[in-house]
Amino acid sequence: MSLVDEPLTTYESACSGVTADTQAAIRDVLNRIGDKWSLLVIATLGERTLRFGEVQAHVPGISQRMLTLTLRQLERDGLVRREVFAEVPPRVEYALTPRGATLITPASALAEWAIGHYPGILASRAEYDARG
Amino acid sequence: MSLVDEPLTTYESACSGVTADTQAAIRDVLNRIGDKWSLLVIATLGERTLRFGEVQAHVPGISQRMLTLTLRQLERDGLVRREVFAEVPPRVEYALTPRGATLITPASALAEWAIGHYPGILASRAEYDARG
DNA sequence: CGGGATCCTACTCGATACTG
DNA sequence: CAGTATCGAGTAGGATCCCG
Repeated sequence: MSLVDEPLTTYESACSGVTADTQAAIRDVLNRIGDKWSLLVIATLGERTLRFGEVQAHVPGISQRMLTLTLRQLERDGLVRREVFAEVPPRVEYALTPRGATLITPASALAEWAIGHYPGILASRAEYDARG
Repeated sequence: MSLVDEPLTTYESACSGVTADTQAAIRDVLNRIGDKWSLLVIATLGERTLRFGEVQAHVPGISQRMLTLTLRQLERDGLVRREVFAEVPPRVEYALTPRGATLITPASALAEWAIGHYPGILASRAEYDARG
């Protein structure tokens, strides 16, 4: 699987033809889950259904505004389901949709990579900065 | 593997203790490869070593400035190796480091997810927007 | 050819205050 | 409780020009 659109040579072009649609899909999805909060919210809801305030409590540092915006985007993309209960005080529950749940696996793979390679990355940065 | 720091209950706390370091690692890495160009550059270099101009040719739309910045960041994190040849005209080659190569697998997994689920996501968006 | 230096725009995100 | 509205700072990214 190639993530890039343009082939390296005309020969390889015949083998790795990836359309512009593919590029758009990757970039679009990466823009969504690559933001500051989406992945953390998805991971939190991956454990179980939660109310708005509970999500906020388990994603340290997120503001009310950003949580609202993030949840709305995820709902719009069909990754999160929002259920409103007509009660007083109001109760709103958020859960991962089946599609949202399928994101957990590749996201966790990336997270594990990040955790595993982070010490080395920090070391590389220190060395790079030390050289000027 | 949990991506979140805060446990859902005190009981689960004992099981899923994830430190703040873990959060930092995930967010730091995601900030780097979640930007507009890094992943595309990595994918491009994943096929073979390339000169600066070649990378730019195979990542459609990237400006000279952004390619330079992106490559510098990746080099700083030890994901890309930069080799300068003392020639006229100057030649600079970029290649993935072993660490950078290990990123291909989880990144491709995420890319495949994006490609596979993108039609459904677009459909969800259309439906969401149609409802107002 | 492979950058560096500047300027500028757009957008993300946070803080705060208010509401049904 | 679960939002919405508004404002403002910071920053990612694009355009352009210049240099060894």
